Amino acid sequence: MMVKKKSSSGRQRIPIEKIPIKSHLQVTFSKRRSGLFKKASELCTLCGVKIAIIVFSPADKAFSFGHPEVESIIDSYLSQNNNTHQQVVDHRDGDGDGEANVCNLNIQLTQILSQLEIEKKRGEELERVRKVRQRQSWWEIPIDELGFNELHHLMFSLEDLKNNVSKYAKVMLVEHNTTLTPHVTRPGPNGFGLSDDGFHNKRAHNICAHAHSSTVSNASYMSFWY
Amino acid sequence: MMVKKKSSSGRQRIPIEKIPIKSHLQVTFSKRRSGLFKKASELCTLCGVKIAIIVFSPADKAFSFGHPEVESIIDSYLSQNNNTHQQVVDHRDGDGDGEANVCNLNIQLTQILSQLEIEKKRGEELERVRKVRQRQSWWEIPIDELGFNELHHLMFSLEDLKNNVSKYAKVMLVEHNTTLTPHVTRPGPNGFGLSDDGFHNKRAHNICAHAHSSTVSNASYMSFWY
DNA sequence: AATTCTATATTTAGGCG
DNA sequence: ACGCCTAAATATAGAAT
Repeated sequence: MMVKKKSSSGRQRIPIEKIPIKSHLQVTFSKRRSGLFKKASELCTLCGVKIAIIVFSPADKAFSFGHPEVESIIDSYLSQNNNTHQQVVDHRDGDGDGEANVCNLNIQLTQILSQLEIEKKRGEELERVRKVRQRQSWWEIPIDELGFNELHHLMFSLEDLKNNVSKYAKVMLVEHNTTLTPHVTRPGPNGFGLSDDGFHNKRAHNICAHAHSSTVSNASYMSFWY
Repeated sequence: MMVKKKSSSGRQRIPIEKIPIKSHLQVTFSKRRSGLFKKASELCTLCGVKIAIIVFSPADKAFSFGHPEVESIIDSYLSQNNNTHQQVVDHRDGDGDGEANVCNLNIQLTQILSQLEIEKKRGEELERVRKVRQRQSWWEIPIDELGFNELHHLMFSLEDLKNNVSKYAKVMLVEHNTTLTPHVTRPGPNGFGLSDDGFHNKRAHNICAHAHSSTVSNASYMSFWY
């Protein structure tokens, strides 16, 4: 029986929590940021609506997407904000203006409820975790009851496992040494060394073209501030 | 043999151009807007970055997503944009514009949200524990009654184990590497644990799961202005 | 207008160059 | 970091509630 090794384990599920490994975080940030902008761009086109997005990178660089353009949308947003809630800007305590505070509280409440919605969905993760824990019991299945093919698979997988572990061990070792190096060349403006210089490359001003590819025909704007 | 009629033709591909049918457009807008916000939320959490999104609906209502808060992000953005003089806007106090209060309210909100989150998780956990326990677990079936599919699941599980070990190795590196990381997420109580393989033959769909572990306290805000 | 369900279309984690 | 690749995880069109 031919056991074909998968060329890729495929997309892995990752927990939605801060990514601990810096390099991974950087890659994920990059990929997902463009994914987010793409989704925004599609929404703009499909529904003919205005959207502005501002994202500050881990290194605190500002990336933005805007259709038609960020600033005009910000203006609209701020003015609508002020028009609808005439006194939203004034939240000072003890000014005796109960109206403004009530209004503000309502806004906050709306925000909380929306957030709650998201958290509720996240809560579904718990069920998965539980199932995972239960599934640990497969270890208890007696090895000697497995057939030849099954044992073969297990062996193969374990071999793979072993290789992967040692492979990671090596990579980790390298990364370890590198990371611990106190003074890296080019500390960068913020003195963060490594993490920072990754962002400073020649692509600073031509990303707009890159990011739009073929999906956006209207005028959307993306810009990166350094 | 029951030939089950497809209850749905499934997701159809649609051209990325303005949707002509108004009702469709409205539904799509609604779905995709929430999808966009969800993506943004994940990006915030995964990479610990700040994001603000403003969307004007077809009816010109403003929907916004902000982590930590739309206006502060807009301020940051605008100040970087216009910033030729290192002019840093101080939102704290003394200018009488009420920003300080917004800030404080948000801090309080953040705390409330954290509590809500914890409570919510706790509550849902309990309900799910009950639900999950009613289910018969496949691994309790005697090994000799397992068919190919079940054994296939074993393989998947093993692979998951492998991945978990790899992950564990990485986490260990981080732990070893950083004295600033006192609490490291470990795969599970018994060691590595197994990931959910999705149990493919059953309801693997609609598990819109978002892992979000213990620590949190990041507050994102969404608001809808009418 | 928002949600649910099902069957597909997309996105993206991880590995590499 | 960017681009490409694969396979698995998600998102979502269409229909119905």
